[in-house]
Amino acid sequence: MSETTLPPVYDPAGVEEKRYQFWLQGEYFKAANDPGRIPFTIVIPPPNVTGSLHMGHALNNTVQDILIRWRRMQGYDVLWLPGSDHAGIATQNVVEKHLAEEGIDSRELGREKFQEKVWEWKEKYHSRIVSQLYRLGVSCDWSRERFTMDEGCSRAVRKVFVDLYRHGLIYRGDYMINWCPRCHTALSDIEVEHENESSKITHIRYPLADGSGHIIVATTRPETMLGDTAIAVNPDDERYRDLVGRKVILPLLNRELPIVADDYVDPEFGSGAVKVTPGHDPNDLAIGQRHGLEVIKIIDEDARMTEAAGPYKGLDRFECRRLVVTNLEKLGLIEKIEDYEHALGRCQRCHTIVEPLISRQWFARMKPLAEPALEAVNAGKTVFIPSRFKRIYQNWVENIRDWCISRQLWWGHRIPAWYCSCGEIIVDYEEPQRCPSCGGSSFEQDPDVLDTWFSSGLWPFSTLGWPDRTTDLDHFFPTSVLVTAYDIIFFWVARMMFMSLEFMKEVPFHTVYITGLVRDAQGRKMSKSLGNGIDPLEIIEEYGADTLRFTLVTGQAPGNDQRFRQDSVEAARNFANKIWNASRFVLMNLFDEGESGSSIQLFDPAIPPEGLKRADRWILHSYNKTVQRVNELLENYELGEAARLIYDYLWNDFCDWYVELSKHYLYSKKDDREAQDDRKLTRSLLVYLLDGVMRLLHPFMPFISEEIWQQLPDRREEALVVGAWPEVSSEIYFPQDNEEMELFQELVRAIRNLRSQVQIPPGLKTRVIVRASDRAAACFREESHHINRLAFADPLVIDADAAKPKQALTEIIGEGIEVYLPLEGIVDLEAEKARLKKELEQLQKEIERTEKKLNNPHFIKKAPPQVVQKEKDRRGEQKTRLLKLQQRLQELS
RNA sequence: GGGGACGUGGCUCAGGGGGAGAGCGCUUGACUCACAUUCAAGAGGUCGGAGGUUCAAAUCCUCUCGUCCCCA
Repeated sequence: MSETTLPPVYDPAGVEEKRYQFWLQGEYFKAANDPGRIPFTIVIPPPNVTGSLHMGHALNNTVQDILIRWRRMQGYDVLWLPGSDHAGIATQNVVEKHLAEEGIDSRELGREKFQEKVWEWKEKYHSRIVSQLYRLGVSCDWSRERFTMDEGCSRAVRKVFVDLYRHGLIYRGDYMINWCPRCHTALSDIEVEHENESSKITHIRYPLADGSGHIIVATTRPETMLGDTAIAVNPDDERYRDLVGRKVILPLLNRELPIVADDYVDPEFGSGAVKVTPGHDPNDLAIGQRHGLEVIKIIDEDARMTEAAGPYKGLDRFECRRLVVTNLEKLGLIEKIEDYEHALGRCQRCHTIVEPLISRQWFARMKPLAEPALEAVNAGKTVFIPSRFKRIYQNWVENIRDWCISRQLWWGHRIPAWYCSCGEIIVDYEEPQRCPSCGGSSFEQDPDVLDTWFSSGLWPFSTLGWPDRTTDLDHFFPTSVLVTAYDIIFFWVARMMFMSLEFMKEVPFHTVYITGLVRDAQGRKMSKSLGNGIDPLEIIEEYGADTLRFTLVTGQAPGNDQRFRQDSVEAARNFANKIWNASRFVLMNLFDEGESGSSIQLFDPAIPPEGLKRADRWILHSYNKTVQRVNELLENYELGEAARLIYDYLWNDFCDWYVELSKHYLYSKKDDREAQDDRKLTRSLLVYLLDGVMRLLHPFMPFISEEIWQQLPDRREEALVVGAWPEVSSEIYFPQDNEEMELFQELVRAIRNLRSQVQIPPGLKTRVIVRASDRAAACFREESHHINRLAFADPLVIDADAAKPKQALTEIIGEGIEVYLPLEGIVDLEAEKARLKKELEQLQKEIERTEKKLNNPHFIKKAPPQVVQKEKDRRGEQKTRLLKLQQRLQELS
């Protein structure tokens, strides 16, 4: 045994920082852009520069890094392009809040100064995010890092805006939009979150103008009555047929309103009559347009009542609501007020109740952009994983409405539109010199900026250099995979599809891998307000990045949410420690006293050497199978399954069995030629297997695998990160040995089981008798030294005709092999009989089932022959076992 | 109103047309020279319920109950 410097407990902190620097210095993450190699490209979903990474980012980036590292090792020309997003509203909000804490009012600061503050913020948080990504171990090409507001991306944004405008796909006009009175900006439809909330519904009487009665309408927003311009009823509603065309008096303001008939009105709902406020409700606006109704704006951008609200002018909308209800009550016009639950729109960023109002904004026309995006997915040019998200995407794209893209913010891409004093609007890439209409040169640029998602939509190609035709764009676009969570399909995935198909004439990515959300241990969404978020950095500091990565990737199935639990983290930590110690074992046992690295013979699976033992062939076979399955799983994006498989192979097959078996040779006291050869071969295999499994593990747990791999002797590559990915070798395919080893394992387990039933202390050797057929007996004899070691069976009698002791515990294993643990005087014969009887009963039930199947002529006729054969084999084995069990029971009585 | 997901041992979850898997927890024994962040042995489930398709259903289909999500 040789000295080793590895401590017995893995310490990630000492390894991770060092290894990441090593990778950076080696420039292993840098994309080659080699036209001769197949590219594999991922552009990172750019984290917002608002704050720090959360568990969702950790999962998202772990998944990407696994794919990237795997493909890199496979020899693809890999590019993982990192970057961050300016996140318009979110960042502006955070910085405003931050400034407010320092007593600074952003509005007073002014646009220029405020922007400087945001850039400062951006620098600070950007570097924080990057350092967090380093900690996670992501292998991005940092030399190509981008930011949505850098010079190139900004140029791309202007180009897209201008070109879409010139194609008539962007227009400006007065339409009803969602307005956040707190953020003071327009929002797109999807930036409004609808949640059911308990509220009140107020039934109000509107007197008929001729004094002949009244009509009742129900509303959740009584204050909007001040902007009513009609009452609407369903044209088929008998109750109101006579009233259509007549007038009511609007209470409080005493305006006359017409009663109109419109199909939109549901006669079943409420009284069957609705008040129509075209200025503050999209559905009412549609009714208003059909009937030529006036639009009155009664609520302004601060959510205060306007001049049009008469005496209510200047009140906040909710104060106004209370006052309106009070005043109506005084007039006796409230029919009733009931509890009511309905969906309320709130600003995604600040949760303020959104106010629908008509405003002059810029819009992108969606239908012409959406159609190709739908076709591309229908045609399978972009595939969703899991596939059910295809439907979700289609459903949304099919029902899409025009997109309000202007925001009344200071942080973002300024809209490239200039207004001449003559009234001309000039939309151009750069500030115009001269007005084409009046020849003047005095312009005001539109003060608004674009929706953040406008620039995000260009991300897959703007980051590669577009609108310039760069070699990166040529080589790496379209990208291979996009990894993102399902909550962002509409915001981002769909828009990238639109933009890419319009400007690149290609899909932006071939595959969209959808992850679920990382929730807390109780299954709740992690959120700031709940305070239940877990900081990935804390987990990394306590347990290491590899542990966090393994926890996240094994905890997820594509598209499904996962709970983040301490248990799982500890299990992953234990696995890392297991890997560490298995490696320690190998490294500590590589050399005899005074030997050095050169004495290790490298194992080449293409030419398996002489002298391989059954166990060697078995572990090689198992390794080979693992490689094959892992490759299949990764190809199918089943990352969690692949990780679990590596875990099982490494822990169960390699550690629990092969390492234990190898000790026989490594610790052998003998030192003759044969023992030396065995030792050498075992060592070369241990190194080969450890090398192989470190390669498989690398995408999942890059730090520990690189660290261990670097300590292996005779490495042929300079780093595991750029090492070759394992391939299946047909030369180490040993199904026969695999079967025999399984039988061997069954025997060892059976002996251990018998021992533990009578609590024989481990280490105490006992006599064991095995009655087995010639073939099995031969196999067991060859492995007897292992059986002896692993099951403390000594002496071990293996014979087809061995005498059956009466005073013994019995186990019947596969192929009718009888295992006896003779224990003169200790065995409770009655208890042993009872145990065997129970086993017999179970076996009889199983036989019944097998028989039933085999006696079914349909089964014989229709089931595939190998299934029928399998069933027949099963019956054969069961019958043999039955016979042996019955015999044994008879002997005992 | 439309769409979707989930329901598998005590807990958390994989899997998925031919005899149910893991981790944790539990029981028993062991500080054995890589690892007690370990090792060995074990208990524990008619895979939500009802129909159907099939030679064969936990797996596919329909209905149903329960939990959750998205869209309107």
